[in-house]
Amino acid sequence: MSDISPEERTSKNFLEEIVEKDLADGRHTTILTRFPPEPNGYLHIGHAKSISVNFGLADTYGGATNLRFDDTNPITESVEYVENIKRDVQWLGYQWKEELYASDYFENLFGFAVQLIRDGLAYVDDSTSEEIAALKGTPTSPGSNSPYRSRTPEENEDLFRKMRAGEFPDGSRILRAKIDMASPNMLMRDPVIYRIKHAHHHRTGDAWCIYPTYDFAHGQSDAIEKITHSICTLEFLSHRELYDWFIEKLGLFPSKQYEFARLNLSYTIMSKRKLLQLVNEGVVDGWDDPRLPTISGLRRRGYTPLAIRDFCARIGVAKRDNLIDMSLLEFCAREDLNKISLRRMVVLDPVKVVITNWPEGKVEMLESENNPEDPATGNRDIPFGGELYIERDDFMEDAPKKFFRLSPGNSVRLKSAYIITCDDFSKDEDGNITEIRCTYYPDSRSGSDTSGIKAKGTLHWVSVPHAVEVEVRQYDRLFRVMDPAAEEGDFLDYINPESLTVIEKAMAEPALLHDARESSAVTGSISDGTGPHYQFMRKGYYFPDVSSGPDKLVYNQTVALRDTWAKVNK
RNA sequence: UGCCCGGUCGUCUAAUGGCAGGACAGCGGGUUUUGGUCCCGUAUGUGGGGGUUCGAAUCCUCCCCGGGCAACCA
Repeated sequence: MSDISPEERTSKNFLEEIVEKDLADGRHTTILTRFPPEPNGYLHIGHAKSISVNFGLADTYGGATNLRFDDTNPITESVEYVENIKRDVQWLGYQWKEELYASDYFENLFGFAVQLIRDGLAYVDDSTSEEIAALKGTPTSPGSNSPYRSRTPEENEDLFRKMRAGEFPDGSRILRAKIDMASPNMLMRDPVIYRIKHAHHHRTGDAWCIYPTYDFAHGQSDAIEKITHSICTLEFLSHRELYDWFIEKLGLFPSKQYEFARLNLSYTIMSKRKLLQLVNEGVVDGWDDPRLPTISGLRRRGYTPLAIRDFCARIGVAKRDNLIDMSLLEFCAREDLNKISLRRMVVLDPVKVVITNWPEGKVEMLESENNPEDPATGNRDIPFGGELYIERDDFMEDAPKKFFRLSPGNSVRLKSAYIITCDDFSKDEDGNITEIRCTYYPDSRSGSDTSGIKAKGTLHWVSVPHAVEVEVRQYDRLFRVMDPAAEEGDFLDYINPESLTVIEKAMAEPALLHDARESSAVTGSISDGTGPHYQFMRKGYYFPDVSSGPDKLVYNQTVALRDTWAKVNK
């Protein structure tokens, strides 16, 4: 499986250079990476970058990647998250070598802690968290030693075993590594490595009431698995010193940690805490709300795994902070969707056109391509008649020269049908157009046009008596500002109130209903997340929502088509 | 104002002492029965000063700017 990098990549990122050097030097003969999510939320596009980096690296150099859940904090973690994370990784198209859990190593980790205690490198501290914080110092001033720091190894081991046995309440004691309270690196100032939490764990149940911290679990888990390259994001950089310290003092396999800059995307947020807040407070519809940058949200919205992987390949991997333009993600979506989506005509904001010279009651079936980018998808039939819907903004009473759609006296091509000329129209008392009257040219039929008439514009349309009412959900950016996380105050104040617009009655060509019936007959559901992806012509790419069914068709706008007219118009 | 990391087109990302290149976004044009796709063209960048060198985005130095670090979160 080679990844979808559209431009021939001739240069390597810094991680690839490190791996190549390690392979060349004989430091490793093969590489093993890991993707280590904490099951306390859903995966987002930032995780997709991490997944792409870890699995991609292993793939490039013939190694493998473990999926390891970093489940050391039972309070916030759950099986639901585990299951959805696995689903998302698989959906993206990656296959892990082993499915593992930090909690698989709780017994090993306990042993490592005892080893440190016996070596005089860890001690039980009875201080309160406030006292510990006070003695920790600050980044600009050193800390000082805890009064419990000089306990004997015997006393420490006894107390630690009693901690495990459940003899002490939460928060009453902790186990700390004995390193250096004056270290310029705050993490080296006797970090907490075990804490008491009488909490039920989603995998180990009630077997434990003490749990290792991230720092004490992660590196050792890497070492146990013999991970060669442990890749994480920049905020863990200062943890590396500690990571190495534990591995050295415990004499374990020398896994090495490397850090890259996490993904930031414009007009959205990537913090799991904030995403959880949006979900819990009902600002959005759930973790898979199509406005969210979660993998499940993107999937529901109609993004494809290919588009997301292409995006990850294009953004690169480096160590500087970044804020990627959302338009790049949208570009990747369009690029894939253009190739695979079925073209259909849907009028989102209908206005009626009457063709005055059309034979009364006549219905003609016209053929149109399913996808001009892929002739193998064949054609479909579309009914045409004397009453049609067109898009309201495809008509202008007083049109400027550059407007090559419909206006009085002007002609347009109806896609895959006839050329029509607008003769007349009616308005209501508020000035809204209520009906447009046109004549058509019988010899201008698509594919056999002998009329010689040239129409500048082509419009999409739907026959009134055959129109299928569908619901269409249009999306805009979730936030009004480029970088919500960087703004002052509550990030909720920057939510875009118009991020979702529901069009309850859009008018669709009947093929959409036929597709839905066919697909539901096959899978039992028209939206099992595998498609079909549509292009509603001249509008955008759309994907059936999970709530869609043959009785009520609902479509999410994945991304709009590029619209150069909208730009000119501004 | 301590330690650590980082600063290349608007946004990302290459160039590893030898012509600053690519992508997205932008702009201009061509093709088109989707104002889509496709094709062609075009503008824009090495944070600043000093130094080393025949030659510096790259090495040294000072400064400036951004980020991280004081959870019993990960």
